[in-house]
Amino acid sequence: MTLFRLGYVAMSVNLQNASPSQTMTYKTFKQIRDRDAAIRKLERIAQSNIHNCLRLLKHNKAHDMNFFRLSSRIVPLATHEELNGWDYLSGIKDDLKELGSYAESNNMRLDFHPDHFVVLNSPDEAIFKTSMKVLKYHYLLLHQMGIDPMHRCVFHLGGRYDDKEKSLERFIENWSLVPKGIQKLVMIENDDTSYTVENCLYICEKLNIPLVFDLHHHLANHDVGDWHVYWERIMNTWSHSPLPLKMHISSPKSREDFKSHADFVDAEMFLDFVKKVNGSIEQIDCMIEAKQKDDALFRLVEDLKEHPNIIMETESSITWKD
DNA sequence: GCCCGTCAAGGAGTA
DNA sequence: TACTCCTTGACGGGC
Repeated sequence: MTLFRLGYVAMSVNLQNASPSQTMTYKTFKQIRDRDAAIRKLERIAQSNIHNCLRLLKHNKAHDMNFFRLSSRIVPLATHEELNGWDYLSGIKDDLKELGSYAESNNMRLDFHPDHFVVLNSPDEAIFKTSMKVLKYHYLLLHQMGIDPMHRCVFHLGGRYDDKEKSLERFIENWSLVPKGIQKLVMIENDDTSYTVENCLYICEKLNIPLVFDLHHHLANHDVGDWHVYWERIMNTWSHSPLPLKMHISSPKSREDFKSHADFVDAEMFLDFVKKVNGSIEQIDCMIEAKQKDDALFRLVEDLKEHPNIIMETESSITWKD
């Protein structure tokens, strides 16, 4: 029997004034004449974001949600080249420690999804270096939180550059330039335009990286439509991970706008997945990527409860009974 | 207080 | 080659 644990992304539609991603753009930063004052403002924003992350975790705990993606925008402008030399951690160490301790003591799984500007297979050295900087930022946040950085950042393989095969090989070449500590962070996800599950498996199996299977992306972009033919291989990419297999669940907004995320998740689609993989592995952590964030999770749970084969193990985890 | 343009990034897609 | 769009939540100017 497989335990399916549900989680959601970055922010809650239920908590008021709890944004974990307040920001200041570089344009605004530049307009503040006193640079020290501007940096102090950035630090106050970062502290507020971390404080709101903690509020979110407490909200999650109240609903048995132990799986959560943190916003990558906790510290605004942390990786901006004009702020090189700014020790952005110094003012937030205690806040990060408190956040990490809360997560650890409540046995919560936290991770990140840096945005699509992390491009490891870029032929442009400057873009590769910026990508490293962004990953290092995530590494340092986790380190300060006291969380083992192993398999905590998921992102895509990168650009196609008019030649997918060459670009896949360039990912492998560039991987050797990634510091070992940063390599440990990485999980790879199939995307909806360029790299399919098959492409990702090629890389993940070669470089020993866990594959985060995104069902919605697979439906939009695949080599073989039936994802189940890949399932054994997907599971195997997780065999050396200290964490349970993770995947992404979302539904298309509409037939016309297929790639966009809908407000909620189609329970039938999810149930079909559950039925197919049940028993294949001990636990699967399913990240709900829907516009209505935690409300989408709550609604999915309500829909699942109706099903005769579903057993609610907690308020946000289920098993399937034949 | 609401509306909507702007911000920030790299790549894909289109003309 | 040059442009728009994609994505995201928040900012901030205009009314």
